[in-house]
Amino acid sequence: MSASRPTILDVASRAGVSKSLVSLALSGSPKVSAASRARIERAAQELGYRPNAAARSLAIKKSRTLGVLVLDLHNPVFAEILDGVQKEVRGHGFTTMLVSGGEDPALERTEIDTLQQFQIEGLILISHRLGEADLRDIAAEVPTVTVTRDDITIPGMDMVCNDDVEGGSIAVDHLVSLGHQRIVCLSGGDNPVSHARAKGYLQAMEAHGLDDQVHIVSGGLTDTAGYRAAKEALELSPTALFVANDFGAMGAIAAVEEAGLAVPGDISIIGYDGIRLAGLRSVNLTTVAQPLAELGRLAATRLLERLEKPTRPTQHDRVSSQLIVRGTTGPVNSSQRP
Amino acid sequence: MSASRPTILDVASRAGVSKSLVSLALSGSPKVSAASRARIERAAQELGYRPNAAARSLAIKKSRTLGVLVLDLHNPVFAEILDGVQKEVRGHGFTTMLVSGGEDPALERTEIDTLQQFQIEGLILISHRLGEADLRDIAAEVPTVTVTRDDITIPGMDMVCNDDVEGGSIAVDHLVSLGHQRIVCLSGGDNPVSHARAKGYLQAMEAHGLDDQVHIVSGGLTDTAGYRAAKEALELSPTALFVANDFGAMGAIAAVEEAGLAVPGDISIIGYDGIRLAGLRSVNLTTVAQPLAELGRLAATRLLERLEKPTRPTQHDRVSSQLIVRGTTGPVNSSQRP
DNA sequence: CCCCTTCATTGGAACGTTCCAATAATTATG
DNA sequence: CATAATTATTGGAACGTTCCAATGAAGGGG
Repeated sequence: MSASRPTILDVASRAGVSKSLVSLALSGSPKVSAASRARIERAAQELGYRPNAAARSLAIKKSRTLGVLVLDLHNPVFAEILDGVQKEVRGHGFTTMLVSGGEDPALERTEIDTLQQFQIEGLILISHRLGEADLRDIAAEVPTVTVTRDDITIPGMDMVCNDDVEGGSIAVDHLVSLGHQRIVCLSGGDNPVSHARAKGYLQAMEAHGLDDQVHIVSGGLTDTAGYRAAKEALELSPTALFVANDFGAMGAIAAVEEAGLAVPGDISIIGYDGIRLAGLRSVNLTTVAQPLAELGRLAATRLLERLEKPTRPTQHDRVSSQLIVRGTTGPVNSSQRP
Repeated sequence: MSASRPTILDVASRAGVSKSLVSLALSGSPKVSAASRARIERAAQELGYRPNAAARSLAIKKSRTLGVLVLDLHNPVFAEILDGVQKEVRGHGFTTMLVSGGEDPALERTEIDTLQQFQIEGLILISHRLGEADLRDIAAEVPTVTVTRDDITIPGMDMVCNDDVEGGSIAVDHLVSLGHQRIVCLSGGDNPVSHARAKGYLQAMEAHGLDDQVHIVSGGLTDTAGYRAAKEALELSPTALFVANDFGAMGAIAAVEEAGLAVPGDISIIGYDGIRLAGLRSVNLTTVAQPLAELGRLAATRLLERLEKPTRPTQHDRVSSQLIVRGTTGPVNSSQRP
């Protein structure tokens, strides 16, 4: 709370050198004599000098800052992807600015606008609700990579995604291997990710010759939505439920138990996402886990690559999910065998 | 990805006016003629002009940016506090920069350093692991308010806290009202918050004349820690457990059920924090809920106040928690009555 | 001992804003 | 109608940094 922060000039006069030399020394240039360097560093230290990022950014015409937008900070999926991003970016000399749009497209747009005012050099969208027009505008102004959505393709915009179709199939394969046939899919509602997972379900059911058992109940991504959808699904007396996200699966478990049925004794439940939460002892959910941190890491890598080489062709990565068997799936109850 | 972003000068020449007038017009000054304003706005629009925050910050010697540090983005407690902060800050013309230190003091320090390079005007620490020395340095440089920790008092640094001692007592009162006496406290380990909650437990136990029943088992803040601590606590054959945080309580539930005991039939469990998760149908945890968003809102308010009036006396808010009764607590099992 | 190279250091311009004092244009006042 | 008062507009300085071209100080070779 001193009168005013010390500037490079204050450091210079205290060390008895010019501002230019201070700038050189502080950026680690080899052409500064050891003696000067020592004096400068001591002066900076004593004054508590901290470079002004705004001035720097203005002078070099670069911000050394990456913007990151997450759909919703409450959803642990995004926190885990973010971890991967941060780990990768750190050490490349970039700072990240994180904003959240709270699932509101308009807010997302203004938050990105704010990021742009800070002259971000690149942008990572960890899931978003933006339309094609907005996306196109944004990508035209700043190198962008999207994580978790791949329905809108824009030239120059890289995408890093989980293979949700494959993941949906993995879930079904697991249930079928346990003897299940009456498998109902509780979809996460009307969004590209949920659609892809439902598609994987469909494909696998057909591949197993279970076309006649296909039932998709549309829900949402919250636990309440999962709860409601499960109630509805119970009418179909399934032996297993594939819920398109872990949160929803937790709601579904509650609905099943409330109906007096045991998980997995009477009904097996498998989720999707692989959030840490699902591994908690009291939850212990079998799930199709996305490699969340890896998704984030890869997105950061792609962005950094593009900053290096702006002309490299648009890249589209698709990583596989992995089945994690825990306590909510088990062999079909023999009395239920059709 | 155009050659270079348009500046205020580009807008000026396109509108046929001086840069100064553009600046005036864009900041909404009343002394610009309607005609000029219209031309300027149109030009800015057409060029896709976006002000450069760095240049602005440099010129006005203010960043209009607030820094926010959260302990850990994975912990929903912090996401919920953050919501409150964002809501309050938005509309006051400030931008927030969010960083996370991942529970590592050294990383926290460097992240705050980064924030300072951006010339943040104020700082909100949503829980942290910093020592008194660091805290003192930081608070001396930038107006700071801490949320969730009140063990270190520094002049000029405002604090917004939950009354953890009171909260601990609320938990015990609830259990006692259900007839419980053998109540074990699973503490969240060696941190100021957990200590305060344990203290509240102690005080309430004494107030109810249950001094001889006091047992505190030290654990941690994760579900695994809660699980282990609960295992240990079961040796004491309690009728109820007060777990110092919701995550831990979820682990404790698993341990109890694994031991073949029913919650709340045999053992009641109450948590602390009030994370949304605890309200999920499949968890349904009785808990002492902190008003998380309110905590965040209040912190932002205090910071904004201090920016207005830097000399106002240091403020120390302490807000009350509220009992939320759900499904994990119930009357003591009559066969267990001592 | 002088000139050339190398190394260390420096002043000044530039970056894109805001703000102030000064000017130009317009309107009101006597 | 001249002048004062008001309104609209402008150029220039400043903010704190980086970078470049230029300068100064040494050291080495002939």
